[in-house]
Amino acid sequence: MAEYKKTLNLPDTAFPMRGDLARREPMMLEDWRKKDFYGQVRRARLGRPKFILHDGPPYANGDIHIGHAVNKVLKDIIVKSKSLEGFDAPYVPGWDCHGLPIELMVEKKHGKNIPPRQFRALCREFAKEQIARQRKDFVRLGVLGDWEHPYLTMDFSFEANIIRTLGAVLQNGYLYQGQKPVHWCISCLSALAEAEVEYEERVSPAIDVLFHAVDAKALATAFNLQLPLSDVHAVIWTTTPWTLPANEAISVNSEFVYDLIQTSHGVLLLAHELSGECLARYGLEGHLLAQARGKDLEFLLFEHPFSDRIVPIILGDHVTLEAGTGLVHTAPAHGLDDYVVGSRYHLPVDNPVEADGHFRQDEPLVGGVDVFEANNVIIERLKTMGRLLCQTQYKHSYPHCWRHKTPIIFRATSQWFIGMESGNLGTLRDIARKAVKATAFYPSWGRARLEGMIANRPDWCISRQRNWGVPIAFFLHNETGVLHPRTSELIEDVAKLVEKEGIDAWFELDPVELLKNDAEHYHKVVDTLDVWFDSGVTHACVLKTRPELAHPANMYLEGSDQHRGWFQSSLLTGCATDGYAPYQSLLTHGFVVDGQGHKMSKSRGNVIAPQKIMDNLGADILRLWVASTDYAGEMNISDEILKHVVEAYRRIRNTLRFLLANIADFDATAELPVEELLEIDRYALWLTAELQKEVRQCYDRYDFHQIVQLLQAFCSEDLGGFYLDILKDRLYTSRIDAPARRAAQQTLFHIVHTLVRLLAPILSFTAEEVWAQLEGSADETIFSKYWYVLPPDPDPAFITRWKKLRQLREDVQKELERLRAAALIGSSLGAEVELYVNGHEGDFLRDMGDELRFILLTSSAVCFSSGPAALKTRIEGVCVVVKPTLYRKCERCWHHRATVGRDLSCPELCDRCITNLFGEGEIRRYA
RNA sequence: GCUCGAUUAGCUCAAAGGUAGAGCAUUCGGUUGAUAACCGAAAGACAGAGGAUCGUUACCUCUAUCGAGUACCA
Repeated sequence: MAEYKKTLNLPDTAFPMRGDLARREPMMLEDWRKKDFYGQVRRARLGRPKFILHDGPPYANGDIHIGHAVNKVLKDIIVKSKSLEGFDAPYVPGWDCHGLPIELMVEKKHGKNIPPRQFRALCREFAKEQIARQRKDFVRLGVLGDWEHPYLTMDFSFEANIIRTLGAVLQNGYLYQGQKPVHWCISCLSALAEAEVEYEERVSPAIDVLFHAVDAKALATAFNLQLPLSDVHAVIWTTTPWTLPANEAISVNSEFVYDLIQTSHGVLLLAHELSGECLARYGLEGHLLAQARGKDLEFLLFEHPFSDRIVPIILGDHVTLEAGTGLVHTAPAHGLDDYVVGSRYHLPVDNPVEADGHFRQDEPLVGGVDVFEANNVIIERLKTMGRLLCQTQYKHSYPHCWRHKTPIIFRATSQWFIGMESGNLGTLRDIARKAVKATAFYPSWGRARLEGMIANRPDWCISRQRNWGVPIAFFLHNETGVLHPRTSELIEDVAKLVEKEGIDAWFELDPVELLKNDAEHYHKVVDTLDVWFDSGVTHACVLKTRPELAHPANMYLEGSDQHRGWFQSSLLTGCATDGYAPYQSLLTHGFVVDGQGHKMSKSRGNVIAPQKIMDNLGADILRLWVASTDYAGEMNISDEILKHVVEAYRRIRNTLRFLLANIADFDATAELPVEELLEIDRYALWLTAELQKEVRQCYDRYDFHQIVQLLQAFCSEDLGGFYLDILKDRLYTSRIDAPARRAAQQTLFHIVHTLVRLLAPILSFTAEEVWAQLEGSADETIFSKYWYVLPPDPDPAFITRWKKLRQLREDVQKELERLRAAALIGSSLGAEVELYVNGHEGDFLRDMGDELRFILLTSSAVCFSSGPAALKTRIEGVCVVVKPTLYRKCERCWHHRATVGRDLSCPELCDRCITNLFGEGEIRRYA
């Protein structure tokens, strides 16, 4: 009995069922590296149209987390799909190397008080180590790129080009030095850019403070009162008592109505709209004495509550009725609004707070005290002076340093800014707005987000008071502070030096070297650049300098946080140097959260490390998860989700294995023309072509999770549940060289070649593994190939017919299941099918004759023109009856046939098997 | 605070103004010639309330939950 199994053409392949990815992927990577797969693709695409996805540099600190993995995998999927599409899509990864976080790490490791030069050397060393670690993990993900030649923002040439680009920004009139309040971190001891600020809830002391009116007469006039009042106080409300020492004015809104209200605490000046609320807060009764418009109060004078200073009322639109008293304490050194309104009135911008957040020693009352400590000191003083009307706790969101997580302050210092409202090419804001309009966004809401940010953002403070950064390499006049007249030449001189020796060249430079006799009148700027400037000019330092790349890039792709970060810094520097954005499209992805949608955090214990996924399940599983998740929103990951991904992977892998195993003996050199294929083969190819069409469209739209769905459905429904299921009989039982079998193999060959390409950008390891099987060697990467070209589609009527056949198959399967439940049959081959065909809808069924049984996977399927009442099928006029077979089972093909036993020399076989074994072999047309 | 967005089976995702689909997971069954595989079947969902509509999960409003963005929050 069992010997007939040996006469079958059973599948055979070295392609293992289980991927064993975690163990084998690293070996494959090593092989790819040796064979220079990246270089192969470059050579294969030489001269093709370019698609440049420009890599945003991750910060060179810490091991990569799942967010990095998502980012790099998405980039890799795009680069690879573009490559298969025929583009030359080089991928040059990069790293962001300067900046405070690395300084902090080095300080932690080596202590403070290291000489600057040595300190910078240590920073460079540290960054190098971090890059090596991160690179290893990125490579492990299967990301194809020029990992041997990444760009580093600390490369000497890069540093030099940063300085040159800064020069271009200056040249175009977008750079200025100014004394104005900026976000200041007292832990960093440095100014911060918008991108380095994050808002967190904080409880601050909120106080209502009295400012005594100085000139009762003027006040009376303003309020149109006959008699001057005594004991009048303007009431301001603030949540930052420590800014009171720098108070220079009280702002009111010119349009609001202000009340004078008699209370037991004297006469209070409050905005009418807020007065009731305020009195309630103070627990006071009052009656209205007079009213005036804000604009009538301008220049009225009041006493500072504890300093020896008289301050005016000024008008400002920033005064609102949302909170407080409608009178706003104004300290130009500690708030941007205050600064703006203050400069209109030429108020001084005296900042009494030092870099470390302590008041200057000579400041009365709070000299040497930390600002947040000073709150209490000031409140006590106000109390003793009777100027504190009310004190509460106020919970609000407050800016914090994104590195230190500590509250930051506004502090006026001399800094360098990129101005939004100036410039030789037009205002930067306008140019940037136009650039955003010209950019494509995936998903589309990115546009509104970036637009909004550009419309509202303040000037960009690009100077930092740090060591590990690219210098703002300017010479300023000692007395006037004006830039050296030959600045643009000098910048080039400096850049040349930096190109040779790195940024140290500037810090160690003796001005005489470049300025000669001028040197005694000029000094070097020692501020460094915001690291966001570094990464923001990669378009100038990378895209424009590497011959294989191009400018502008086709795409920048980063997490959605980079609207505020890299997308914006690149946009602004691009606009300030070239007048347009360095990218044509932006793609953003969301953050990774756990199964419940919670943020990942060590304290919650829900962190999933990419390294762990790769070590346990393999990079292809991680890649498949990335691809199958909609990146537009948050991306959920958990062990359960990964388990499902593994299942999905198995399905795809096994399908590939089955395809490979059945074409093991197929000679592909002479392609069989479509006409020699059977009908079902052509239908299967049509399904494959449809799949390819849809998948390519999805790649084109960057809609990857759809692709995974499509591939999975194809493997399960079209192949596993239909075509392959039916095909087994033909592949196994035909003569090994039968035309019908070769037709099947030719079809499988087409399918596997299509499929392996379609999934290669996602399941790169698996695809290369399949590719090596197909090619017989692993010397060439699949990514040097193009999408597979399939034979032309059959006509629509043909397709319709086969769709109906599939429905019929489903209907019959339901009926089979009924017999099975009644224990009348086991396998479907234990059943016979009778079809009753009325009308013409089912004519084609008659034509198929005996081959119908192969489609239905039953031992026989016969058409009759009329017969007993039977179950309707979804084909008009076609009914079906399924019954158990009465015949013996052929031991070879398992069909139950009347012919089994007729040939006495082979009593266990049917006629079909006999001819397939010893005769001409059967002929098939349909299935 | 303000502005957006989301909410479809256990999970990941679809679709459509008129019987809501798929894959995986689950249960049951078949098969033992893809076998740590394969095939079939079953069961399973429109967050809640109100409204417009002949009718909707789909449009509108509100509520809930989640998320994101943003702020000159004095």
